[in-house]
Amino acid sequence: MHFEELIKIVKERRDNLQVTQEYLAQLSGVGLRTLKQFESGKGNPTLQTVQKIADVLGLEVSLKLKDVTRNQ
Amino acid sequence: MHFEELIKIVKERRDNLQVTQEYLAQLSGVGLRTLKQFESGKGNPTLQTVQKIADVLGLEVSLKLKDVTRNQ
DNA sequence: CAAAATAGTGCTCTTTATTGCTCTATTTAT
DNA sequence: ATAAATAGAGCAATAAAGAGCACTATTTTG
Repeated sequence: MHFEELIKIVKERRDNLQVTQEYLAQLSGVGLRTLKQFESGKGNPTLQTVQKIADVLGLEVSLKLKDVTRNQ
Repeated sequence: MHFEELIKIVKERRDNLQVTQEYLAQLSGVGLRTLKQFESGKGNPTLQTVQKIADVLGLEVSLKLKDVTRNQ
């Protein structure tokens, strides 16, 4: 999963939940500036930052063996 | 997936592949110090760092909806 | 057990992420 | 079309990550 995909998932999830960046920042404890940077693809957030955001959105960061079969 | 789990997965995968920290550092382009810190649970790596390491190990970072049913 | 290899840590410097503030751009609602 | 709300960006300070080096601790191997 590339960076852009991760961003897309966060943005989509946030939109679905109808939460603004501002409110998500508050809820997650991540600075608004940091969140803005992340969502606009400018950042290289730390794992902690990503996890804080993910937590609030009901998302989960995971690390798994890449599927080599490549379909499904 | 908590931080410790992510670390465990990296270490286990590296062990399985019989790659040393030193070699993984070289292959991934991540500094040896950084890798050591990460694996020993001392660090808070950036997403980029995690992805570099994951790539070499054939692992994938992903972000998905948390499963609320909680069992499998 | 001794030697060799691998992993972890203190010190330290450089780079960059995080953050707030302010302003601009874009999107949404009336 | 305007106003209001939301998102993106420049500037700047602070904190923390990335990194190398040298040393210690632990693990593995003969």
